[in-house]
Order: sequence, then C-alpha cells, then structure tokens
Amino acid sequence: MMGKLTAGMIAERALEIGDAEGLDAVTIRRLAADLGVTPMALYWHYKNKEQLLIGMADHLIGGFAPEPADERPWQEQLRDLTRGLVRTLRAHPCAKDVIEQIDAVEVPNFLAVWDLALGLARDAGFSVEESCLITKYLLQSAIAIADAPVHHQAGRSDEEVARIVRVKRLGLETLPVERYPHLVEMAGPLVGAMSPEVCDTFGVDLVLAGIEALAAGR
Amino acid sequence: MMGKLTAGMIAERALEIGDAEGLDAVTIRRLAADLGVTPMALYWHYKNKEQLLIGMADHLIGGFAPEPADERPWQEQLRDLTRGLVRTLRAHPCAKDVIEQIDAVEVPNFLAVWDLALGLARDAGFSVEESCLITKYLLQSAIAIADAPVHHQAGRSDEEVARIVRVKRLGLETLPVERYPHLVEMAGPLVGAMSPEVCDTFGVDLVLAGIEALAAGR
DNA sequence: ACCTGAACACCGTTCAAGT
DNA sequence: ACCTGAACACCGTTCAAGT
Repeated sequence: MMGKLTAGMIAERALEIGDAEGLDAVTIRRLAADLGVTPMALYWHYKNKEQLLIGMADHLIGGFAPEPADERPWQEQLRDLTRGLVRTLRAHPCAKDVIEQIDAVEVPNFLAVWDLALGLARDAGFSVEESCLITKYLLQSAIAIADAPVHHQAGRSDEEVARIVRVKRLGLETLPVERYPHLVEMAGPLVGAMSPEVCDTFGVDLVLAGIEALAAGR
Repeated sequence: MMGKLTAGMIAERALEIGDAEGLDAVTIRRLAADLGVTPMALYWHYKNKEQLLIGMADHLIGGFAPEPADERPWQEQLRDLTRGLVRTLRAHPCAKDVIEQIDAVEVPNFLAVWDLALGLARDAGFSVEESCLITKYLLQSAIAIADAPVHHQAGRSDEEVARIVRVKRLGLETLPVERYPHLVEMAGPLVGAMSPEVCDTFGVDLVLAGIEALAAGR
C-alpha cells in the first residue's frame, strides 16, 4: 500500500518488534502481518529466517560505524571501539539475542568492526591466534557489560517489568543465607539495572585493563 | 521398558543430543522418541521446555563443583574457578547455547558458582555493583574462551565439519583485501579450532589480568 | 504417581501461480 | 521483479483419560 517493501524496511521493523517485545515475538508471520503483507513476501527479500536475523544484526551494527584505524595508540582506539560496541548493544534490548543466534562472519557490517579490532590487537603485539581470541573475547565482554539484567523477552509494561524484578529479587533473598551469603546480600543490585556510569567506565576499563596487562608482557 | 524415567535421565539424554547434533535437535518430541516414551511423558518431569533447558544447564554445571572459598588469595581462587568454568563449557559443545537460552538465576548448581565468584570479587575490594558486573563478565568471558569456532549445530561427520570450515575460510579469504586486510590474512586461525593451550592459559590470563589490574586501583 | 492419545494453535518453508 | 494462496511437516502444549 505504501511504497515497495525492501529488505531494509523488514529488518528495521523486525528490530522494533524484537526490542519492544523480545526476539521470540519476531516471527515471519507476525512480521509480515505488521508490514501488511503475506508471510511469503518476506521470502523474496530474505532466503530464510536465518538470513533475516543476519539482516537484523547488520542493521544493528550498521548504526555503529567505527573510525578507521589511525595513528593514535592502539589502547585508545580499542577503548573507543569497545565503548561504541557497548553503547550500540545497549541501545537495542534484543541485540544480545540476535547476535547469539547467528554467525558473526555472515554480518557484513560486523566484519569491519572485527577487522579493525584484529588490526589493533596485532598492533599491540599479540600473535595471530591470540588476536583471534581477544576479538571474540571483546565482543562477548561487550555483551556482558551492555546486557541489561531485566530480560525484555515479553514486551511488558514498566509495571510488569518491575513485578518480574521484584519476584526475582525475592527468589534470591529467600535462598538459604548460609549457603549463598553473597547472593542473598546482593540480591537487589544483581537483579536491578546497572548504573550507566559503571557500565561505561568500569566495564570498559575491565576489558581494556586485561588486554593492556597482557600486551605489556609481550 | 528399562526402569522408570527420571528428570536426570531426560536432562542427560538431552545434553547428549545437544552436544552431538546441536541444540536445535533437542526437541520434546525427538527427545521422547529417543527415550522410548510419549512426548507428554516429559511434561510430568519438566513443566515445560524452558524448565528442561534449565535442567540441562543444571546437569552441565553440576559436573563442575568448585571448592568452597578458602584462605588462599582471591586471585588464585578466582583463577581456579575460571579455569574450571572454561573446561566445563568446552566439554559440552552445546553448553553455550543452553546457557544463552535461560536465566542463570534459575539454575541451582550455577548459584553456588555465582555466590563463590561474588564473594571473591568482594574480597578483592570491589563494590557491590562492580562485583555484580564482574561475575557476569566472568561467565561471558569463559564462554568466549571456551567456545569452539566450529558450530556443531547440525551433528555432521568430521568430513562435513571440515567442509564447512573450508567454506567459511574461503568466504573470509575472498573478501576485498584492501577493506579487510586482517580478516583475509587470519582467515585460517579465525575459523579453525583454537589450540587448547592458548585457551587455558592465555584466555584465563586475559580475564584475570583485567580483574587484578582494576583491583589494584581499589 | 506416572504415562498415553487426541487435539489445538502455532511455527518455518515449498511450490505453483498470479501480475 | 515482486507478491499471493494453499499446503506440508514440524513445533510446544493442554486436557481428559488411562493404570
């Protein structure tokens, strides 16, 4: 009805649904209904659902276009890259789930980030194999840092989310305190939202500090 | 036919299928058929599929029973814990996928590991919020380090796996070398298996070094 | 307590056909 | 080139019923 359907439109709408209601809600049929089209129409633009998920990831990472490598020290560049990744992931509640379901190699926009990170790791003096491990570690760590503790898996209202968090906290608080002293004590912070400052500074520092420490030993 | 069905047996068989053929192959119906039982029989032992996945994770982590906190320095204890996690995860090809699909809070055996890690982080001098982030980071990092580059998602023979790896490597090698110089150069190591020594030493060092460096600043 | 049988509402996907 | 319609093989799950 309103202009032609494009792969980009589909990926965008899929991300909206995923962010708002959880990735499980992103169904070929549901997505097609939202777009006012037949489920089969999507198969013209994406070969199958896996390709759609790759399209979503590509669109997601596309919003984070890191600067190409320059002459600054690698530490600084790697820090910018990590910070950018964390920020991008945190902007999309379903980012974690999307990335987990696909192979990064298939995501064009991710390849640029990956290549940049690999180059910086090499600059730091790490071997080829070590650099491979570091870049995987970097992505996983960014996910750990960006991941909100509340699963948005079922697009609930704020009240529903608050209820789920309360139930979870209670579940931890009522654990046997002699066996799980720390879980009981930290139940609140564990299930609650992480403060953005801690994420962006402490979290990024944590990742970078490890890499820098090992680089110093090379 | 051969003794009663138990929740443990079900989780065990599910893990076997998951490790051999990928988690997608773990289906209520398929699992029931393997156990010589009706699909509905499983619903007596697990309320739904989510609970079954939690059971799988619990059984998986159960194989890794870390020593309770003792008087050794926290660095040493945290290192042992990380190494144990990595080893356990690497022993089960589907571990990553199982853990990603569930909430760690629901997995009893994981709570013990988590509590231990939280206590060690507190010992290191980190704040409550920082300790929460560190423990999440620890799990994600262990996953990154343990994760085999070859997805076992479709229980293929070794020859099939080798073919997939070759195709993937070729995909990277044929990328425009001026845009992705490092991906093209490191295509082999990127898609190939990581050597166990690098995983167990360099990988664990990487995670620990970051934590230790930040602890020194506390 | 433990399991079966039939049925329901949903998937992703193929294939032929329309324009 | 782009989309529809009908059909297929598969899910997880409920519910009543059996022993």
